[in-house]
Amino acid sequence: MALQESGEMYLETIYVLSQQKAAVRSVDVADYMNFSKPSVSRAMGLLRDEGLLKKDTGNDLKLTEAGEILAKRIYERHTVLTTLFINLGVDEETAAEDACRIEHYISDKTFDAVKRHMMKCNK
Amino acid sequence: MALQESGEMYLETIYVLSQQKAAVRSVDVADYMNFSKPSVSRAMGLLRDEGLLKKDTGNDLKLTEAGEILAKRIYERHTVLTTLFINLGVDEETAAEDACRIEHYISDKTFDAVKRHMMKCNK
DNA sequence: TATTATATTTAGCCTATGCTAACATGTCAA
DNA sequence: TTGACATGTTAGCATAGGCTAAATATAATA
Repeated sequence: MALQESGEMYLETIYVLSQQKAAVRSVDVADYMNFSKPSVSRAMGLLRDEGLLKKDTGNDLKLTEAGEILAKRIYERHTVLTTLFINLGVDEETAAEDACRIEHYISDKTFDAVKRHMMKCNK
Repeated sequence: MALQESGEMYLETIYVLSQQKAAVRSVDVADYMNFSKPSVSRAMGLLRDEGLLKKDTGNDLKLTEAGEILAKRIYERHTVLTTLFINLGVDEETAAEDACRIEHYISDKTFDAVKRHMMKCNK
């Protein structure tokens, strides 16, 4: 079944953390998201079941190719929407918070339209 | 506690239907939202508990003042966001679908910025 | 190596919010 | 007035996704 906001947030977090440190562990995700370790543990199991997270390696969390594609997709929405809102005059913190929720609910079509619009304005 | 997406959708639906017909009943809401009658029945009880729906009158659903303020707030987000997306080149159906989800997640600050931007562009 | 500290998992609770099945209450027409 | 259809409610199930407490694993240090 399609990923919900929750799953997308976990993927995005693993992706972001993996760009900051060599190895990402469950506890890092828990700290970053302010969730309990059991919540993260279960979520990681679900992502594994969905084939978005690798099963093998010790305890390090590694996205599969499919997982990384999805994570990047969400993360792009995050950065583009944040920039958009800042361009509209919203303060950085609010812009990021809104982007972080909306990124899960905007369709491809609408997101593409938003991106095109931003390109045009930045020419 | 703050209203979730679900509660906001019920309020908005009651508001929209009340502009189309004299009396709105649970079954009208169920038909409109494609939800079962028990789901609507329970949701109406919760809205009443929250003071957003009047308790008295027979079976007609009437928003309280607080409920109407919230409903209008969401509905405005719906219409403004839909128009925004259409202006960006998104087809009407997709624009409305996206607006219908995003309306629950956009902050006041960001929504106001979006509105200001649209005013400017329509001058 | 043995002990302690850190990570992870298991078990099970809770809330929100959809559902069906079954029951209750109208309301209206024969 | 009564039977039938519409409407509403009660009871209880399911899923998603947080949580704590407690048990395991794993790692690091005395």
